[in-house]
Amino acid sequence: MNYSQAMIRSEILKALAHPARVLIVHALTGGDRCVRELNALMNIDQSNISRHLAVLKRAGIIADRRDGMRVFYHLKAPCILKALKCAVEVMKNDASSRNILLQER
Amino acid sequence: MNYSQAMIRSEILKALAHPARVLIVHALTGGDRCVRELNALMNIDQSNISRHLAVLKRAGIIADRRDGMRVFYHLKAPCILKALKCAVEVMKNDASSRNILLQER
DNA sequence: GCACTATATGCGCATAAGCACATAAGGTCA
DNA sequence: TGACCTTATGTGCTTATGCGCATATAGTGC
Repeated sequence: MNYSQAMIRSEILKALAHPARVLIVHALTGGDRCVRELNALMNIDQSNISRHLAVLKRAGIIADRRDGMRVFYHLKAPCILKALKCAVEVMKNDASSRNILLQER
Repeated sequence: MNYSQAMIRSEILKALAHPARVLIVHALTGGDRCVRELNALMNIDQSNISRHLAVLKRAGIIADRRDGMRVFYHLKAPCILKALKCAVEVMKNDASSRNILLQER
C-alpha cells in the first residue's frame, strides 16, 4: 500500500473520528433522520450538527435527500458499522489501558 | 449510545485516522516490525514513527515487546483490518465524490 | 409579499495535531 | 568505560479542527 492510498483511507477514518459523528452514524443505523431529529437526539448545536453531517457526506459515508423543508440523511456505507464494532472490540480487549486513556482527559 | 461511549470509539478511530498510522497498521499485518524496519519501509522521520506508534499503542491497537536494542510492535486487535477494509469499500462505493475530495487537497 | 421553519455557512477564536530538529534514554559489545 | 546503534521525548512552530454566534439560504403557506 502506498501513501496516497493510505491517505484516502485515513480521510474516511478521520470523518468517523469524532464523538458527535459516531453518534450520528449510530442514529442513522435506525433509519433516515433529518437534521432536526438528530439535533433533538443529541445535545449539540444545530450548526455543528450540520457541519458534522457535511464531513460525513464529504467522506462518502452518508448521503442526503431533501423532503420539503427538511433534509434527510442516511448511511451510504453499511460497512461503517463494522468499523464502529471494531472500536468496541478494541475497547473490550484493552480495558486497562482504556481506563488510563479515560483518566488522562 | 451515550456521548462518553461515542468518545471512546472516536478515540480509537482517531488513532487510525492518519496516513502514516494506516501504513503502520498495514505493515504490521505482515508480522511484528521494529521501529527501524518501519522507518525503512516508509519515508517518514524516525521520531515521527515513534510518535505514531505511541498513538496506536495508547489506543490499544498495538503492543510492543523489547528485544535487545530494538522494540518490536505487533497488532493487538485484528479487527482493525475490518475497519480499514471498510474504508476501502466506502472509497469504491463512492468513487465520484472521492475524486472531488482528492482534487480539493 | 411576509412570517415562519429548517438547514447551511461565514467568522473569529481556542485548542489539538503534526512536523523537523536536537537530544535524551536504553541497550550492546569491544 | 567508550563508541555505537536504536528508540523515545522536549521544544518551537505551523496548520487543522471544532466551537459558538450570527446570519444566509431554501422551502412552505398565508
